[in-house]
Amino acid sequence: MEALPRQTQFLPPTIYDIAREAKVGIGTVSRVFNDHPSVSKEARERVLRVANRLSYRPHPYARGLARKRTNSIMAVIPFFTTFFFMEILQGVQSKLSDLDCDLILFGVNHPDQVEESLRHHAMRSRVDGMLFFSMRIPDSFVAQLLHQRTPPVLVDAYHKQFDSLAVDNRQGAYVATNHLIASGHQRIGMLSANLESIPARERLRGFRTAMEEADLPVDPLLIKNSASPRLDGFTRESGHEVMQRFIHLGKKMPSAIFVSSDIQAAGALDALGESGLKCPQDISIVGFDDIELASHLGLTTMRQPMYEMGVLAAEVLLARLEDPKREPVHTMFVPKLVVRKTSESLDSHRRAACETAA
Amino acid sequence: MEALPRQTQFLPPTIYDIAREAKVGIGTVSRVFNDHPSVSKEARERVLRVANRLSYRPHPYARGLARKRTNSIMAVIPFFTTFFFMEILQGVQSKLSDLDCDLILFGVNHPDQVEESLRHHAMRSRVDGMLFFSMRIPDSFVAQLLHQRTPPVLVDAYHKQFDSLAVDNRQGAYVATNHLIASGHQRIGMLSANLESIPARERLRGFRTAMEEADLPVDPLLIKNSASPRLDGFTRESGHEVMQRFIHLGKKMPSAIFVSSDIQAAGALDALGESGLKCPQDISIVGFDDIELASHLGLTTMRQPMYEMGVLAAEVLLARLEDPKREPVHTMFVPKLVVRKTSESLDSHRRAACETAA
DNA sequence: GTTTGTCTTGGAAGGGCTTCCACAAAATCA
DNA sequence: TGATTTTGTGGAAGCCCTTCCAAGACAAAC
Repeated sequence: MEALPRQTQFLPPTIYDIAREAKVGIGTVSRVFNDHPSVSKEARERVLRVANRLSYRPHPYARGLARKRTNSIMAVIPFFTTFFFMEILQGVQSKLSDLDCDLILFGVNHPDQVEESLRHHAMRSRVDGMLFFSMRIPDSFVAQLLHQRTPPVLVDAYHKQFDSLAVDNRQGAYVATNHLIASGHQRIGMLSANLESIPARERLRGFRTAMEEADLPVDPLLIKNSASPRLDGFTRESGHEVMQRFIHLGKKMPSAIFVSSDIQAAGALDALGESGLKCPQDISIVGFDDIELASHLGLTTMRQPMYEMGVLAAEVLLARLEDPKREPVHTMFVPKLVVRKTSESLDSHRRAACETAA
Repeated sequence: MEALPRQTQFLPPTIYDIAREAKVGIGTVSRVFNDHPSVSKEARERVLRVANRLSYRPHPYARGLARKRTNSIMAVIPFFTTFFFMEILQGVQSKLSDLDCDLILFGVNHPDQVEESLRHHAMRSRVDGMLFFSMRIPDSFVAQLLHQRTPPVLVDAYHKQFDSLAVDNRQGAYVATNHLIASGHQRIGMLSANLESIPARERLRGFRTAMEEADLPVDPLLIKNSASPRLDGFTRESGHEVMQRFIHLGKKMPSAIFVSSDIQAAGALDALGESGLKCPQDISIVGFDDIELASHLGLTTMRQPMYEMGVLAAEVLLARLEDPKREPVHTMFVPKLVVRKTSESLDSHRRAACETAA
């Protein structure tokens, strides 16, 4: 009979509706939607036609339940920062969406919330895998993460037991410094963040290596770092403050400075402006990160391949899901030099003056 | 007997495991986890104790399937922009997470993908509701959106049939312009984006109203707009180009300009710098949006309450889910003036000069 | 003509939860 | 005390899929 409407409210068709209309069994419908080979051409077409007419789509949750996977992954991201993550996320999402996989966003403002996210989502196959951004994984979670079937991938962080992606800070700093050397600078300083931070230390090491390889002196006076605990000194204020200390050097000021991050470089440029100094006329600056602001400031910097990192992060995670017991994979990206005006080559008389000073 | 381990691989406990261990029925366990009133204190405690010991958590997908709702909402967001959305998302996520609801991110780079997102997710209760960011809903989708049980909320956009949140562009422009007037400016110009864009038009209207109310002349020469189709002229390049046209006015240049967006204002400042003009000494600038760059540039601007918008967006969506047939709710936020150095008050002699010029 | 395969096919049995309904026990009332 | 309500409880049915197994259809091989 089926005379009554199924419901006042519209209800999406189920696999049974399709099977009935197409005069096949539910198994066949399911096979069609899972690209299973053994379905006859006629059956497949009939099913597809009906499914299309009723605009049927498999219910993702029912699927997840039956298949024991969810086709979605979670990104745990510290919200306080912006461009860097946004761009990585873009890469992640683009890859995931190719693979018909959902991206669940979990923003944390406080490390404690990481635990919450784990408990909340991962424990119970709400997601298949997780991406942790710029987050140090507390030891207490390591065991938990290893136990559950929801593998993590660390982005911009490292732990030897988990897949990770990061940028080669040392190499980046090396390239940045060499750029200044190649531009003819000899008295080169470094404005560093808090050396508690591993990236800060690595960048300093890269700087040192480049200087040593070029047989340039590494004057301790020309290496200044922030002691600020806030964001490990990766702030505009700290850049401003440290640059003022460089400015106090007066004539002993370096002719170029490698700054350990763009945001600090922004503060440094502020300080220069306040002192009436011009960049690059009076001093060259190279930053690190290539945040959005960098292009607006015309700041030469080391660009992290964020989008690509996002894509790869998704790929690594999916590969891990395929083969849960393979060895952790650690990938290093090498940042690329982006030359802008804060490091424009010195004109000859300036260079001469510079050499005299050195 | 139950001597064999359930599985080599660890399997999360189910409601049946809890029921068995706690010596109650599955119904009771379910009731405990859904805060159903009629459960005795003893039963509740017993269940909770066992659940805790086995670290049981209800399976979200099974729940979704049985309850016919997913406890997750999807945000469709144009990825090309950054700070604005990031901050709104933060508000959304904070609210959702209070309510134990997931945020699924769907980034689109092209309007066509909106359709994909609809087809893909919404049709089949993968999500309960959707948030569309800064996106004009094509008419062809309206019917579809109205039909399905997955209501949309428009953020930074408007359609009379759907809930929406937006910023009052006209009022914001009005406030911005009044700020310049109150600072003593009389020859005030406006640098506008492409007037095809509704926000651009609204901002122009707000400007006009403020000028008229202050009995200041609205000199057509001092209203210049971009004709660029790209992003409706809301670009740095367009700001640069239009500002050059202002600069060509020479002495007839206004003493202050309200620019219809921060990004254009950034371009405008570039142009000023290239011409050797200083801001605010030579001219005051007020932007609109308060993008991250604004604070770096010291740009006075109108700040959109992004985080708050995000929170409200989530609230509106959840309210709509509660009551699907209530009338659409449209909320207007009024942006707040953020005074920075590009509009610092003129010192007296400068103001005098200005009045002479007018 | 019988036997062995190879394709297809239908549908039962899950997957883990919520929601009912029926019923027992305890509390209230007459 | 018995009759009625209230409270708490167990578990079947259902949510919509996937996956498997048994079996039918047909072709090729004996």
